[in-house]
Amino acid sequence: MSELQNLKAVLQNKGQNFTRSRRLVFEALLGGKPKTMAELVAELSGSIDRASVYRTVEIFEKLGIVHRVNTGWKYKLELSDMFIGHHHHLHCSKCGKIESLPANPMLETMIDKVAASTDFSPRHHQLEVYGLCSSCS
Amino acid sequence: MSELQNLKAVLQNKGQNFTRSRRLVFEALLGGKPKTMAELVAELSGSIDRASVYRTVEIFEKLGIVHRVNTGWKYKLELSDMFIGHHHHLHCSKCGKIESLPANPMLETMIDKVAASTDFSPRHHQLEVYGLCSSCS
DNA sequence: ATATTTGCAAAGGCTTTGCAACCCC
DNA sequence: GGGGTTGCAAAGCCTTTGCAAATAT
Repeated sequence: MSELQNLKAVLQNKGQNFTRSRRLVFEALLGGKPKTMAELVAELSGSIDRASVYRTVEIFEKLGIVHRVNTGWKYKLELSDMFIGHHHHLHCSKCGKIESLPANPMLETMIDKVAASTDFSPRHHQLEVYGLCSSCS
Repeated sequence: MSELQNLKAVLQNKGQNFTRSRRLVFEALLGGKPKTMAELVAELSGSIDRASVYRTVEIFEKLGIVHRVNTGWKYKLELSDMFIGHHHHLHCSKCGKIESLPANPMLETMIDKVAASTDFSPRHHQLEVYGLCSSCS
């Protein structure tokens, strides 16, 4: 099933329409690195109004289609696990580059275990590693 | 050594003055849960100007005295490991409450190991777990 | 005494909102 | 056709900045 079909299914499942704007925002995030809101707005300017990008991202977050990656100061947007698989991030503190850190099954298990040992009911988690990339170190 | 002495030492070590405002911002963060910038500004209004709170937090972040906790949408401020020890957070997706998840040595080791298996030079990390707290689940 | 820090006020950015026009089902 | 969605423009926040007065060493 293509990602677009998947998006359409998720939207319709939740009673949301599959519109042109939503398709474009989704495509802008597909297959790329996490993007800031400003980047997204810039990339789509001419096609979609700034306000609609915000509104679309908001809906995508509520539906779990997109999530925010904490970059320390700001945040970036990225498609959720459903579309690009669970993973973590490596942030270069010098040049700001973000790389993917593929999820390690043992690590995931241990995070789940530690989280489950509390009186919380854990649902998901985010691990961000900060350091220097190979070019900067 | 009291926390204030520790703060003073860190500041002077980096050539920064130990001022009344900085002491007050530090005290506002001491022994509490992570706070938003707005909470901090409100709590200190009357004593310190909004702009100075921002400037103080900025310096504290550069010196590693304070760091930001990603709460999904916004961020909160918290004293760094140096003052309150390394730990992670449990976020309740319903009521927004944040609880501490004490660092588990095995988990820390594994995170370090996974991070070190890349071409990054990891320095520190942040793990945020989202779910429902005992009152909300 | 001198360099740093602070308050004030204003500017700058980013995000949200109201409403009429438009689009999707 | 009718409810949901979008563009536009304006309002609302949050954060940063310039500069003179106050403060720390």
